Amino acid sequence: MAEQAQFEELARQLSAVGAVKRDLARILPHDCPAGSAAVLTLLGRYGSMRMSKLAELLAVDMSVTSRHVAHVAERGWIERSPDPADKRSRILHLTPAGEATLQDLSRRSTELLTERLGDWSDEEVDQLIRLMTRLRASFGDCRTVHPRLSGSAPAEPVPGNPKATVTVASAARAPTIAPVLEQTTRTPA
Amino acid sequence: MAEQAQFEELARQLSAVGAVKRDLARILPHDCPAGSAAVLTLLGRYGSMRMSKLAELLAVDMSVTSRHVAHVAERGWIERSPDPADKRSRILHLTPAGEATLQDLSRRSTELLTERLGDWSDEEVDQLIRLMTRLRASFGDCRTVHPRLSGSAPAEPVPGNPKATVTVASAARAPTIAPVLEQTTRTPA
DNA sequence: TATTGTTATACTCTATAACTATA
DNA sequence: TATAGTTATAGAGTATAACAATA
Repeated sequence: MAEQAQFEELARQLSAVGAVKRDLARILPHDCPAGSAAVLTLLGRYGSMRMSKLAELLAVDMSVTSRHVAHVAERGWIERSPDPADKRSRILHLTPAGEATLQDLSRRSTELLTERLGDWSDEEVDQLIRLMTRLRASFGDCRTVHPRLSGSAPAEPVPGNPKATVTVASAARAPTIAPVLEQTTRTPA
Repeated sequence: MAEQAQFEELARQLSAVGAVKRDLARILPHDCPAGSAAVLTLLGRYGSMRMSKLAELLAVDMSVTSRHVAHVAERGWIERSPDPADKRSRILHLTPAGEATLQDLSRRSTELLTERLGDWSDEEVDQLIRLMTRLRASFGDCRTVHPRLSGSAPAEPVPGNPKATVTVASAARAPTIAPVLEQTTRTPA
C-alpha cells in the first residue's frame, strides 16, 4: 500500500500530463480535433460498433460521443447505418476516407512520439502502457474493454480480428467510495 | 526503441486517462476547480513564486495562469505581493486560508486514491510516477522542475526546504520536430 | 525594445437535462 | 416504462492577441 505523499505526487503527475496531451493534439489536422481523432482511432481498432459502445470506450457521456460522431460524420469519415436489430441504434463504421484520415493521424502521432521517445526502450514504453491501463482499470473504469475475455488482463485490441464488432464485457468492480459510479455512460435524465 | 504499435497504444492511453483526471476533479470543492487546485498545490509544494514560474510549473500559458491565480486570489487563498526587485512582477504566496484549503484538497485526493489504488504496491505507484515524470521530460517539457539539481532525476519537491522560492533550471533539450517549441510559457505577442 | 502580467475573445471538451423514437 | 440517441445549454480549460506598466 502506497503512502499519502505518493498519492499526492501521482495526482500532480496526472494533472501535469495534460501538457503532453496538448502537445499531441497540436499536430492534428485542423479539421480533426482530438475528439474526432479518438472516434476514428477506436473505430479503426475495434471495428464497427454502436454509439453506446463507443461512448463506453471513449469514457465520456453519450451526449459528448454524439457530438464527436456528428463531426466526423459531417466530414464523411464515418457512416451511421441503421441497426436492423434495434431501430433506435445506429452502427458506426469507417468510410475509406475515414481510413485514410486515420492513417494520416497514425503517421503524425507516431512521428511525434518517435521523436520525443526516441531514447525510451521497448520495455519502458510497454511498462508505462501497462501501468496506465491498470490505473484506468483501478478507477472503476467499467468502460475498460476486454474484447476477448473479461479477465483482469489489460485492454488490448482484438489481435487477429480487429474488425469484429466488439462486445464489451463490463469489468465487475464494486465501487466503494463512489457507490453511484455510473454503470452506463448515460446521464440520468 | 519502441515500435509504432506501442506508440499508438500509448497515445490511446494518454487520451483515455482523461477519465481518471475527471474522476479526481469531481471530488473537489465546488468553488475550487482543478485549475485552482493546481495553483494551490504548486504553491504549497514549491513555496512562493512569481507568475511566470507558476506558469512554467503548470505548463500552461501565462494568460491561463493569470486567470487561475485571480480565481484563488478572489477567494483569499493566496496573496499577490509586489516584487521589490521588479515592479512588474508579483510574488504569490499562500494565505492561512489557502493552506487550510490545500489540506482539504490533499485529504480528498488521498482518500480517493487510497480507495482506488488500494491494491497497488508502493513500488508500482512509484514506477508510474517515475514513468510519467520521464514522459513529461521527454516531451521537451522545459517546465519540468528540478528544484535542486538540473540532472535527469525526476522532479521532486524540495525535500528539506519546501518553502524556499524556486529557481527553475531549464532542462536543456534541443527540440527537433518542433523547432519552435516554446522556451517560455508566453504567447508571442 | 523587451518583458511581466492582465484582459478579451474564441475554441474544445465535458456534463446535465430535455426531447424523440423505439423497445 | 425503460433505453438509444440527439440537441441545447452551461461550465471549465486552453491559446491567441492586444494591451499597460516596467525594465
